[in-house]
Amino acid sequence: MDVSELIDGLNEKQREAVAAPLQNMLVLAGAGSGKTRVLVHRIAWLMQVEHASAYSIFAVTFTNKAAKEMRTRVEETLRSPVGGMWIGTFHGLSHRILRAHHREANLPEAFQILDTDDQVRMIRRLLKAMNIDEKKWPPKQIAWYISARKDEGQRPRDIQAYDVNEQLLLRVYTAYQDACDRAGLVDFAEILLRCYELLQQQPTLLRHYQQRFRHMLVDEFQDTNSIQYRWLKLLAGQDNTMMIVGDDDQSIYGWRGAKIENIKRFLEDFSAETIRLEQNYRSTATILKASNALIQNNAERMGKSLWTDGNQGEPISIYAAFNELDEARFVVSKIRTWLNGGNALQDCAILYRNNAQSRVLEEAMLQEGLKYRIYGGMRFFERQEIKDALAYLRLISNRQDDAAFERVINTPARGIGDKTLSHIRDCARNESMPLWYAAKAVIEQNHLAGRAATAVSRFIELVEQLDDKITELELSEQAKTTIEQSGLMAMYQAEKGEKGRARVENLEELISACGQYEPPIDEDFSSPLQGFLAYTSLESGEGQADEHEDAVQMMTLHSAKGLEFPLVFMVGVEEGMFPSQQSHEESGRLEEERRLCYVGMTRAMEKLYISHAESRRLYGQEKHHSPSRFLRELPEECVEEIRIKTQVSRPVNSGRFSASVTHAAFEDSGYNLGQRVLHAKFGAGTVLNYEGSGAQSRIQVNFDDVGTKWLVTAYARLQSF
DNA sequence: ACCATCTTGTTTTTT
DNA sequence: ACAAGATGGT
Repeated sequence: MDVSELIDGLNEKQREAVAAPLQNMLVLAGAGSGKTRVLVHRIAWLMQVEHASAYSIFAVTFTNKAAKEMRTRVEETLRSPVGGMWIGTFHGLSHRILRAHHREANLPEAFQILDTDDQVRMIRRLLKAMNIDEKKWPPKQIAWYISARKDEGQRPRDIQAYDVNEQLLLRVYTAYQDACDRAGLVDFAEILLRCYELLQQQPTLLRHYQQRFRHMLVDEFQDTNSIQYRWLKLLAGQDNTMMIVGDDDQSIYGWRGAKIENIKRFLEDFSAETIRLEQNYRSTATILKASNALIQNNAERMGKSLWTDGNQGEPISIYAAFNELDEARFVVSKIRTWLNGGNALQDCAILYRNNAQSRVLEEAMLQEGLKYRIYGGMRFFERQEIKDALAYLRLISNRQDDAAFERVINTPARGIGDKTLSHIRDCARNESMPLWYAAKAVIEQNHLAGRAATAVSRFIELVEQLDDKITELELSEQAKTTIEQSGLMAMYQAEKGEKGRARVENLEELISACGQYEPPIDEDFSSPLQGFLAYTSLESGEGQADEHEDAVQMMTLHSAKGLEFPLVFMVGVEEGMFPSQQSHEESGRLEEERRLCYVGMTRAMEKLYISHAESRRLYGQEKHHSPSRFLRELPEECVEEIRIKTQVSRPVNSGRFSASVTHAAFEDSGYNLGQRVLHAKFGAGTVLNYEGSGAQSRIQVNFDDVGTKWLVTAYARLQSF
């Protein structure tokens, strides 16, 4: 392959990064500046020009999707499959190292991964045993605390508890860690921390990996947390070179421990060179200008300004909706227009700050008959029925797995109630043994009443028989047998309604997922089942069906990162929503919200609509929000306001006053009121509803007299009296 | 064990 | 508003 192919078609800065000498480098890559391209070409360059072996390359991403894309594109570029190259997520790669050296890491061969839900359940059980009030100490918050400590690389012994509260948290952390260790369970944060400690404590092992991974590449570096940074630094050692790619302006995960300052730390710790990618190939000049202006309001920046040699494009349209229904109606009508212009549905996206906002939009889309797809939400492998089935499989592969035991001991109901269970739990605690063995012991010691004893023995027998029966089977047969014989299938078949039917389907889907699963060739699992179980925990299970269906894409601003769409709607851009209420309180959060806004805006390629509602039903209550401060930060020449202006001309106390409504606004917002400027006197018109008083009063007026059926809800803001 | 009624808490998400 | 979890009664 001709080397020039690798740099042809790249701009100067991209080329500089791809063809850089072997040194530590920071590529500050703005939105839409072609960072993945640079990473992929850099890998190819290393192999073609620097003659690096695939074995010496180590590339880290945050999501499986990104890892997969990188691998595919590297293989496309090199026009051959590459084996032996490590490309994966922080968790995936750490997990791989732990599997390979589970003994040195003090983990059983069949160790399993706890997801957030398992983690919370585990903590809830511990709190009960420790007699701690769940009300005062929500398990979720404790799980959060523990993960945060692990993200900082802190074990219980590293923590100074200064007050009673922290002492309690520390006690739970200790108990939790104990329970996990005994059960052979690791949570997500543990995977990273355990791997870090393993490498730190095993110099031979560390040297082995350091000597292997000469070329390290890291994507989305602004999202790394403390332990990830330390892990990378450890692996890099003195001799390896690392290219990190990131954008401080797109750091939106500070709330879960990401340290934006890791970029600056990297520059110092690794004496790295910086290359800026500022040419944007995605958005119109207008969108970029507005985005640049917005982000300039943040104080702590490395500095970067996106530019394009493309078109100016249309101005950003800002729509002031009366309420969230009006906002949804606006979005839908604009999508309709877009569609009529011969464009595709899948090319537009609606972005919102929180998931609850999707509801009204969904309803509007449904009403208008527009297909949509919502990102996020419940993942396949996190569904109740799937987790039940997986728990059986986990218990079969590792009897110590207390989390799995707790989950399935009485699912489906087999007459093992709370009393029997607490008996088993007590025994397990006193003897410090896994629940499984405690259950056996309790039976042997005849501590249980007849009926309970039979139930427990039947359960033990079931699991042991399944274990025997399935070892020789194919993975999908293993799953099938387990799901059927455990009684799970029957239980969900008996469940009535749409829900039950869906669950049965999901269980079948799980069996078929087992059939399609191919164990990774270069990773060593003791059995296909082991591999599959790890896969279910580390991969969200998305990315199959209806991905390519032509539908409007709806998602939160967070999940939009990395994506692009010709037409983008950002909705609910109001004070209190975005920036969110709570971001006001903590320091630094406001800048993160602004970055989130920047991320949202830079998703748009051709046209961007931003809307805010003057009133919105939130948690059952009517809230009035002013437009987001972010809107004021956009240069006037980049935006165009669409709004129905209401002006109050008389006191409202009487319930009769007039407002004027301009025609242009009506037409732009989808209302068609003809060619003339309309002066509607609310007092004289048909007032359908009137509520509130003072500065924020609501009037609903029917505009029947102009020949439309639109019901307009107007909010009158009174300046004086 | 199971159902009806209540209380409660609601940013963002990946692994 | 609304859903999930807790509580309490049969």
